[in-house]
Amino acid sequence: MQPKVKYSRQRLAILNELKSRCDHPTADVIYAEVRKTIPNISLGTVYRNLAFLAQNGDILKIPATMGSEHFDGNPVPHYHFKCNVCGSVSDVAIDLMPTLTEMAGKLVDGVVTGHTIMFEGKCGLCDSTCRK
Amino acid sequence: MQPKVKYSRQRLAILNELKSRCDHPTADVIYAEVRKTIPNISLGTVYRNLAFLAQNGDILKIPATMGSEHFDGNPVPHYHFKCNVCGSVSDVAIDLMPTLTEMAGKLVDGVVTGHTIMFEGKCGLCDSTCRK
DNA sequence: CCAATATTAGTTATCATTATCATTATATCA
DNA sequence: TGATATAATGATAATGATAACTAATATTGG
Repeated sequence: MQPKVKYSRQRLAILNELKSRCDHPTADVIYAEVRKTIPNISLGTVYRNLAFLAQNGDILKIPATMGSEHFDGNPVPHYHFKCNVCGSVSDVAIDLMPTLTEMAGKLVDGVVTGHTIMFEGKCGLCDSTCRK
Repeated sequence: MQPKVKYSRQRLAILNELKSRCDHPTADVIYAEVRKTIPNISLGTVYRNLAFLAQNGDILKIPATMGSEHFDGNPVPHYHFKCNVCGSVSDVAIDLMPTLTEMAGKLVDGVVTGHTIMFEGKCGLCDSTCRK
């Protein structure tokens, strides 16, 4: 039998923080934010819980194009856009989820269970703020 | 003016190794292989040259879903499939390259310059060899 | 062949993430 | 409600991939 889960203050704070925002922060952004209410929370605890919550289906771990991992409070798979300048990640409202996985399944030797799409470019903010 | 490029023995060996194989190895696989002909080549040299060659458009750097970066001797952008069991990466012959980027461009605030798709699942080899 | 300089080998540093472990908090049940 | 079993934490050390540094070497145009 699996170990009983205990919902600690810090686990709930991390989940809550992620659910309450619509961007897709990295572990240390979450860390900085949660620290405002639980000042002595450990960075390890943040990583541990983000991994746990993703495993548990409460949140989404967004495969990073480079650098660090990003997390999404919305656990339903969807596509993302990453700004190559500031590194921010946002949602893209296109849904080809079952279609593309199916298409690939017919072409690949093996079993295709899903896919991710990461769009890239320059976000609106970085595009307008083109100093230099 | 830009510095003149010198094509060293090790740079050519790395490029050649990547061009001659149809899988998509990581830096240390390349390192192990090139070491057979240039035994004292440095791992740093492999990383440096893979970055250089990708920048130069000779090869493709495949954004890793997790763990380490993979490289592709084919510099023309295309889609990939990653086995969650053995970690191998292979090609997927679907091409939605301009279409999807365009679609996203209409939905995102900013400029979308491209995208990557990573399919995931279990490759044919790992699927048949399903011991335990 | 020589000189100018790009590139290398070897090493150390960095960064994100995991593991370790003694201590603390949580949930269960008497 | 309060004792108890154990999951979770905080602090820190360890890991793994990649980048940076530097003196020595190899490459290329003249």
